[in-house]
Amino acid sequence: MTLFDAITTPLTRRLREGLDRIAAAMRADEWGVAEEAGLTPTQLHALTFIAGRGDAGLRLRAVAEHLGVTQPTATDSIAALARKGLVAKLPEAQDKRAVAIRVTPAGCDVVRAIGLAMTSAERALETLTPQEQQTLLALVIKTIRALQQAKAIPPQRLCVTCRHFRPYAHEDAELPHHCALVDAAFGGRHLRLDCPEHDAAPQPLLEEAWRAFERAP
Amino acid sequence: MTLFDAITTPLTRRLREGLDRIAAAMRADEWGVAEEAGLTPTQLHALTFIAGRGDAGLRLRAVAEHLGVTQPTATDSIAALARKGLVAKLPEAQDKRAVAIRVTPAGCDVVRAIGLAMTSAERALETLTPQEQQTLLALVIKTIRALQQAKAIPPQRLCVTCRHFRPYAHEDAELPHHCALVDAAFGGRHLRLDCPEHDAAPQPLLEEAWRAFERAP
DNA sequence: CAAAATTAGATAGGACTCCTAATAAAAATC
DNA sequence: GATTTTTATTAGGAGTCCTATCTAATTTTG
Repeated sequence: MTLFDAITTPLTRRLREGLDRIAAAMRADEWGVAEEAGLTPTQLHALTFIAGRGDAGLRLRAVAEHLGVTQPTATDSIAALARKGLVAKLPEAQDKRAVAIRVTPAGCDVVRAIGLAMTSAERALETLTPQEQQTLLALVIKTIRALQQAKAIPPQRLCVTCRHFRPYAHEDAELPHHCALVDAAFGGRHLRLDCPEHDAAPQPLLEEAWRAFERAP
Repeated sequence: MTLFDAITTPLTRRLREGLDRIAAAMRADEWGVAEEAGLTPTQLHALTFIAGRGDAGLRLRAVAEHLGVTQPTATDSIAALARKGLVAKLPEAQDKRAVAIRVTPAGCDVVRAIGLAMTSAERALETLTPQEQQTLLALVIKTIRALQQAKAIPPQRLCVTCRHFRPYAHEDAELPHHCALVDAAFGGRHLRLDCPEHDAAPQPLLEEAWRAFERAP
């Protein structure tokens, strides 16, 4: 126990505050990006989320959970997007209570246009070395997984929770992992946070893979 | 250039999205914490910021920049806090246009009560090993510094931009750094993001210290 | 020094966020 | 078949957050 252990706030507290500072910058960024498309940051988040999983049509509840807001708030935002013609709400055949929210062609255009924008957060992250970026990615993934396990956020489509993920299957230090779906090797810098092909691994398999991933060489 | 380099989105993009997911969890957290004090997340941020630098009294503009919002929005939030009796707006002697915003005793109580709350983000960060936490801290600091240099956020009171910071002044791998103000050694895990004693280093000195910090052993 | 430009903050107006509480309908459970 | 749960909407209200505009005080300039 050193002097500084006594006088500084806990490390996790400082980490949260630091992430908060970065988040503040990202939020300010988002106003700039969103406004070009005539949207608000919340609408932008909702729209990109819906576009990213557009195939099947999304439930309102899923959007609410992803945004981390209540259902009525999600109703508001989706209504705003629908008014602007960027998403459509179709009735679901199986469940007559539910709606299937899908992105419209106009919505797709907006998402594509926005996807190219480079935020100041990304520029800041580019100042890190490739090695540092990869390290940060691994730490972010671990944190997200912990949040997911604590049910603070809904399940994410992470490589590390996927049925097809084979951690450290190869000797190659550059590309140690393997994706059984595309049957190809990949590296830590390629790990995805939201893979369209994600297929949740069953619990026992998942835990085994996670342990293998954690005790990185 | 491997297969995965071609099919994954850029690493910085994924990093931003990952940080966004963590930020979403933190925002949801904040509603819980803030509501116990009868506040909103924005008011909570403003209040803790004001309390953290209460000595001199803050300008409205400083609050706006810290929150990453426009000045009228800050006026709104400060007015709400003033209505609740948690901050006070005093006229400034030197500049009759300006106000000095200070936290009241009641505001101090609220800040103290809130400071003890443990968010799910912090619990998630606790699942990282101490070494990982320290690594993450260093990466967060580098990112914040980059954001600061890009003027995406206002100057922060980081150890690494302080006049009293001596990076790697000691052989001890555990406590390599030195703070000339308290004249004591400290480690990477102690680096602060918002030190009350911060005194901005002049440009040339700052750059030299930063280079020394970056080429970590 | 006086006119012009800048700066600090407040105000007005409006869209949207975001909550809780209450409602309605469909689906699941017992 | 009668609850209970789930899905989504509506109503009401405080607050966020923007742009644009305004006033007053300070600083800069000619």
